[in-house]
Amino acid sequence: MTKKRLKHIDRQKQIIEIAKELVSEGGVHNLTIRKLTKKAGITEAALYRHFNSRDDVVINLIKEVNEKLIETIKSSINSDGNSIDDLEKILNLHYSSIELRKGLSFIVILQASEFESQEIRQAGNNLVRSYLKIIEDLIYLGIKKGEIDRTVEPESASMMFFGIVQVSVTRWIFDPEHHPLNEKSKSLWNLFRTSLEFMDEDLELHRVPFQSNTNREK
Amino acid sequence: MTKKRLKHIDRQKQIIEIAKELVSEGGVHNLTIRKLTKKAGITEAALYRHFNSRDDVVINLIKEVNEKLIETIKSSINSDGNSIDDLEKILNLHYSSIELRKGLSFIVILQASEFESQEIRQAGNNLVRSYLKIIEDLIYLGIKKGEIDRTVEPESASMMFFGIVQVSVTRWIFDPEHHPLNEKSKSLWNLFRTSLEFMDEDLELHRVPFQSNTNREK
Amino acid sequence: MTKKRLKHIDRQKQIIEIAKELVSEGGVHNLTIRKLTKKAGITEAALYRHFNSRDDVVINLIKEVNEKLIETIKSSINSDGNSIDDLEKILNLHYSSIELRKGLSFIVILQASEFESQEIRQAGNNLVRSYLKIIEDLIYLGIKKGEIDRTVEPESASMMFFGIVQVSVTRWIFDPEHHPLNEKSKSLWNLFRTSLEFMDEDLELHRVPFQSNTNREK
Amino acid sequence: MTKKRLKHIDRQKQIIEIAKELVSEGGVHNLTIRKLTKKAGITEAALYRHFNSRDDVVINLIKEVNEKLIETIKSSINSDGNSIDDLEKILNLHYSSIELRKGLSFIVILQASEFESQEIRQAGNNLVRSYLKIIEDLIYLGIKKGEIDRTVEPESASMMFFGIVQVSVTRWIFDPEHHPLNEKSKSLWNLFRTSLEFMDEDLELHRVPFQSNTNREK
DNA sequence: TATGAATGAGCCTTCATTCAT
DNA sequence: AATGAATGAAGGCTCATTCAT
Repeated sequence: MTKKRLKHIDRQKQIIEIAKELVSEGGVHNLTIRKLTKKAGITEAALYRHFNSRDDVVINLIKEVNEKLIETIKSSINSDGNSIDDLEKILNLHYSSIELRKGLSFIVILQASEFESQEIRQAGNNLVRSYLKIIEDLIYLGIKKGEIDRTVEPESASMMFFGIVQVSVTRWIFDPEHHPLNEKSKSLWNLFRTSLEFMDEDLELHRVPFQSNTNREK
Repeated sequence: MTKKRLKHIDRQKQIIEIAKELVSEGGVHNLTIRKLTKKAGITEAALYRHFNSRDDVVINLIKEVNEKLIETIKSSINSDGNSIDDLEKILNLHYSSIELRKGLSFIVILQASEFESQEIRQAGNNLVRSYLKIIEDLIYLGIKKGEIDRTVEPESASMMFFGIVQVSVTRWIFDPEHHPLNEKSKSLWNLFRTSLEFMDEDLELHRVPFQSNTNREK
Repeated sequence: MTKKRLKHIDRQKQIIEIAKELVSEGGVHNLTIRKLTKKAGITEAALYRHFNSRDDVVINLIKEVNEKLIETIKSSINSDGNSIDDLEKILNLHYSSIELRKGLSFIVILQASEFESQEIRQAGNNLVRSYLKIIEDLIYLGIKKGEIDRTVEPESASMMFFGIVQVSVTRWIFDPEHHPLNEKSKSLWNLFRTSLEFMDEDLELHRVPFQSNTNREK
Repeated sequence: MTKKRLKHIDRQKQIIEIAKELVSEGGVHNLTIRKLTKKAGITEAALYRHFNSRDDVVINLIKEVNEKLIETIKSSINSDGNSIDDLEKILNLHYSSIELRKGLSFIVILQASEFESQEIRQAGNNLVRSYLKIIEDLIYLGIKKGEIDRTVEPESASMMFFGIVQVSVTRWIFDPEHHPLNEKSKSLWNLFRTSLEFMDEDLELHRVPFQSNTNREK
């Protein structure tokens, strides 16, 4: 019961962590100063030593989610492997039970921020863009390596990938029984994969890169 | 100056209509009794003659959006035409400047309801499901008519379609410059279309990877 | 102990009355919603049914003080009497023990508003101006009637009159022993009176109007 | 980047200087510890090494204003010159664009302190009294030197002088267009000057109305 | 000596809802 | 069918001040 006296940076981290929980539990407007400080074991006034305003907390939360997301994704990418396999890895990462159980998908935080202040939406926009950029780069690389059909436009494909994540999370939010990690989601992924791989023209040229795929050629 | 004395049913409709505007403007938590009744020209207390609670308003709003959506979609489907063309029509309908400018995309209302009460989420779930059902049926029909590849799973494809709508609206919300009706969105549609159409020509070449799929080849 | 359910207009009056007391007691920043509503026996939320904001209360307070002031002054002016006597009456009215004991001199409320919002200062400005206007008109009339020297500029004289009131109140506020109604204040008034009456040139012309003065010409 | 480590006495001076600015900008309740220390570049806690409390700052501020005021006035008085000219000099000093533009008229600080603690009001009272004393002495001297009518009571005249300053500042605060240094203010001064000078010439003519006055004519 | 962290009381305002009329 | 007055809880935020380090 002793009041912990944390250092600025640690308190900030703690607050962001609690903020994440609150948003996960009930959206951005469940993130109130009262609840936040109560959970953190400090007074409301103390919060303002570490953040300028509630908006400041939200913005930093989004930034943190952004950083963690990028970091996690990048570390899970195998630059020597197949880019389509990497995409699948990323998708599974979003669907990982740990993340989803906590409800802290970046999608959740993103959607919850839609109607907040201009500054918060700006942070949200950055999150969307940096995420799309990573996926886009990966697809571009896949095309270069001949793993993805060269008629595929990376920007469209990355948006579709984002859409897959988003729709999965949305379904799951409105119906918790509909967990993304079941078979149906697998076939959603297969549909996407197909749209990347297959394209009929210049078949001769594409055949070779496909050799790297598993379970093919006999 | 005379206060219009509307009939119960008309007042309800009027209130739902205003509720739609408010949610479009600033999400579900912009829907307050105060604003609602002020816009409707009635007292706050009067609202409770027509709805049991604020939640009741939101639920009825979602239901109404649901009905209107289904209705609009169904009336725009040409049962004699190509099912893929129908899907494109539906997509353009979502992107129509009228709808988007008002921000009343069903996606907006849906996402805005994610963290409301259980009952509201139930209504949201119904909206998601009935929408997916329509798209699913359309795809199923397309397969039957041979317009869509028979290896496509209607459930996955409908979710992907939903995802396309959702990601487009999300991007647009966070960056209003990124309007869904520009070229990039077109190519998003083309990517999806490809994943539906292609597959069956050159069957001999493509068959192998799909061996893992169920219910095929015989 | 029964909760009184007052009508809008009565509640407004009551609130303004309490606001007056609070400002008198401790300046404008003693006027808090908490104290106001506690004294009025209503909840803080209830206050907002009758006024839009705290500023709204202050502005209406100043307006009310303004009206009452003008009204009181006008009713104490004897249009048939000597204008200088009228001015003295007005001064004594400001100094009346009833007003001062309560500390609700308009000067007090005025000074207390100096550093509030632009809108409040606007109301304060109106108060200053309407007060000066009355005094000015009275002096102008006095000149017309030959009771005040015609070289006197009404605008300057009215400001000086205001200054007399203000300095008296200020002294009294900082030192309650220095009540305006003692001999020294009388001689302050005489000094002012002198500056209005006496002017040496054209004595022949001024002598006649002075006949109306008491204790003169034998 | 190195924090300046001022000596106790210098830090105090600096703080009082900043306090003056803050009060000028927005009255006494714009003088907060936060703003004060931020401007001074020290922590809030550090302030309490130099002053016991916020009130202590305010009291010392008033004292400082007092000292500076007396000092400035005294240095601008020409003991060989005409005392009425000296008064005019003092008035113009108060109206000097530098002082007014900064809003640091002693009147402003005085009025802003009206509703503070007893101790602060005490300091305010001292300020009022020492100011009045100076003016009073000057007028007394003027009478002795025959420059001011001997029927003028120094105490009343000094209060009226104070009133002139006060009303000018008040008008200017509520309406910044009404700057004290325009023609109208000049005529305010002339009115005051008249009330000091005139009276003794044409004594024979004026004597009658003054019969009612005490201690005259012998 | 000086800081960084925290406090507790208070600020104005908005919320959904109730109830007597 | 509707009003007008009121409620209690909660919202974000600022204040002067204290105290362990």
